[in-house]
Amino acid sequence: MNQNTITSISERQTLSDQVFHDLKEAIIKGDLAQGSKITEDEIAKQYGISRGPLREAIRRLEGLRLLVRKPHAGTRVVTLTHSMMEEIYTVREALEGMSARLAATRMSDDDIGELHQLLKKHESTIDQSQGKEYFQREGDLDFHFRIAQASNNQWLMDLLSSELYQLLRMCRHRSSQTPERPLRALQEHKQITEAIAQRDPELAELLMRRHISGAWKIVKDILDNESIEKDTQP
Amino acid sequence: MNQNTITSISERQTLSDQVFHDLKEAIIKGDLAQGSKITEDEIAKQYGISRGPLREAIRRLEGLRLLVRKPHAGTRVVTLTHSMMEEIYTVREALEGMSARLAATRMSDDDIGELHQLLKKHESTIDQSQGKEYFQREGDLDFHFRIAQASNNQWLMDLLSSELYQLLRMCRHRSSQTPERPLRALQEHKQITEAIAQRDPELAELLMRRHISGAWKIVKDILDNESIEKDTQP
DNA sequence: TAACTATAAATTGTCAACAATTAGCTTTTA
DNA sequence: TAAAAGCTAATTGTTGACAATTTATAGTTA
Repeated sequence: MNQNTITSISERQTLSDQVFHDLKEAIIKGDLAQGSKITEDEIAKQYGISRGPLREAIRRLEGLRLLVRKPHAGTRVVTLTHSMMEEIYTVREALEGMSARLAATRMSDDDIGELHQLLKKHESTIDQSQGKEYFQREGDLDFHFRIAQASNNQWLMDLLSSELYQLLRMCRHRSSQTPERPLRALQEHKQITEAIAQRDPELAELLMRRHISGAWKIVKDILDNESIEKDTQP
Repeated sequence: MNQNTITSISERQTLSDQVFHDLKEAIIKGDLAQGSKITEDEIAKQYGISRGPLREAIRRLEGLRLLVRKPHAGTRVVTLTHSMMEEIYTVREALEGMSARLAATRMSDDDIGELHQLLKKHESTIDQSQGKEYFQREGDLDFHFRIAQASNNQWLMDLLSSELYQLLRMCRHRSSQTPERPLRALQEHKQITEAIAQRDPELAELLMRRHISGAWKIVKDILDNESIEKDTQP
């Protein structure tokens, strides 16, 4: 977690920008645990900067809902509760549904071609790395990111990629823990891509929404089981 | 809705919070013109504070997309372009559609009763104050705000009330400029309320989305006409 | 022992001075 | 005249010290 990890390229426009990006990654990767306190002095020393720029970064992360601040009391890393995850998936369903709808009209033929190629790559990845959940997760987000881009709506893209997706990445519980899931997801991705290729906005939106609400049901089950384990084990 | 009501009393938790709320109102009300530059020294003196807390407030407003910053160059009030408004209405359609869908299931009977009362009040307001667009606008937002609340989804509420609605309030162009519009809108509000009262999520979402995309078409026409006037007149 | 108060320590909030960068202006040169 | 280079002024970025508030601790009392 030292400042010398992969932080490196951190566009060094300003210290505030740097520490903003670095902290963001640290939170998403879990280097800063959920619910843990952000002690300004401590973090500032860690990054070798003063508290001024750090506080500005904190305020921006607060805006992204990655940090929660209580005036005078302190700032903590957000805790992803069960109900919060449900809320996020609900918002995501609405936004990505719209995203897919727009993509069906606006995505270029070339980009649709690339989408097909991406799916092929995913297919072979699933065959090989049965257990490597990480790549599957990133691949999944990659697919969704491209559709968000194709919506050609800056707001949609921003909300999804710089807010919701980050929070999803924070949630370590992979929906791919069940071995059938990746294949199922791939099938659904194919269907969505097909609807876009056929320029059918209604269908694209319908399938995307079904895809996401389905994903939530899986995640929800996993979370439920975990909380039961936690209640009975310790 | 706490932070958006009577900001005047600026909850004086911290200076940063105060100036955040005050600046937000100033931007929304147009006291700070769109595209105008935020000179830190100037604003700081104006509020009688130092630049530290001000800069924190600026970063938060940046997160709300009310300010746009260029490193080392300065910060400006966002300019609501035609295409940006279209993007906002698109996002709004997705989020409010979902909001209405959830409200149909989750809104309490009491709250539905209050919603009916609100509509009655609007009806009488329309009869009386034919021209007073301001109240009609606020009444419209009030209706939408209540449905967002009924969704019982903190994320939806936040995104809508503390981001999108603020930007809509910045857009001075009232869709009620055409005299038929307020009545039409009221009718649509009644239909949506009815769908919620009948606990019909599908219909509630459908009607809400239609309502918002219809509103955008009106606004769009107004904006188009204005830009034509601007091109030919000066 | 439990609860309450008061004090001390730790942490956040604020400030004013200083450093770094950019934008605009003047001057120089082809 | 036009373009380029260098300088000046204005603005943003950063810092460390100081003030205000909260939390933890210890001591007192019922």
